[in-house]
Amino acid sequence: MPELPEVETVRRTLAPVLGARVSSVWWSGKNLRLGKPLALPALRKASKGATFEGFRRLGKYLILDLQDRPKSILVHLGMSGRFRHFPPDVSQPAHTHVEWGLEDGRTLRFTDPRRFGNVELVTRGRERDHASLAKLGPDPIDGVVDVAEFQQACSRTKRPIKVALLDQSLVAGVGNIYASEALWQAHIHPKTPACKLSRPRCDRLVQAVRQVLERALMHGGTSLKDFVSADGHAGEHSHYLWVYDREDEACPNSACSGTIRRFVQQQRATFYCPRCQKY
DNA sequence: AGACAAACCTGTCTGC
DNA sequence: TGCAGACAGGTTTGTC
Repeated sequence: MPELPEVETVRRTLAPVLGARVSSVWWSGKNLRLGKPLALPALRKASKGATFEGFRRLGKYLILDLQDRPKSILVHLGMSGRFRHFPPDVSQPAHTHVEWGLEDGRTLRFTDPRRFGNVELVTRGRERDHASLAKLGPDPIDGVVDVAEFQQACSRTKRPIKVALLDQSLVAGVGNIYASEALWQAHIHPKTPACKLSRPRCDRLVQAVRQVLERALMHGGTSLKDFVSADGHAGEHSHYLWVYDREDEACPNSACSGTIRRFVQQQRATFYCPRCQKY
């Protein structure tokens, strides 16, 4: 579900709990990602009595820093995860798995029906020691994606560019929706082997990735079903998607009379225009 | 290296 | 109305 724009939207809308102090930590007892239990005692030790000092994002991962504490909280929303703050006395939504009670009565909750998401601890300042964070490529919104490096990375793999984009090492934060969107904007066929991309096309793709993500962020992210920001608002970007979930519709490129097609790559749906996206 | 499938889960939609 | 089956924004792991 949540790709970079959605996670960044959550990060930004967490601002009202900056400086709030944690008074309690609760866990549903249900396993999260890959059936692993939450290390509740460690999470309690890390966060109880501490105040939230800052919220960061690395790719699709959210990092919650606590003042004067060596451990930070690492959150991934998986497909259906939500991370929200609530005013006092709002009862727990279904599928809440982790809840931080704040001293002022508010709560911070991680809710996830499918439990593909995760909450764990990372050592502050050594986040990149975490295997999942170590392999993340440059961030197209926070950082700069160097086109020469991007092309170099592409040249090392024959995988189709759509598949390569989903691997978080090329660039961080692109998921299934925005991979299709960016390739459409760059006029690149999703099956093009990554190693065949010329420098100008890499240039176009890097730009398209950044623009697609920024545009989605501007709309508060895409809500197909589950996604809401940390203050509970759905994103508006689904109304602005060009190709994702638009099979059989006309290509939105006004200079093209093609029809959007859908096929499956790596068990994921890909949408593209066979007329204006070339190998 | 990469294609492919399965695993972790529940909710929702479709077709019969 | 009910039920079975397909499918969903992500990541990891294993096989061939």
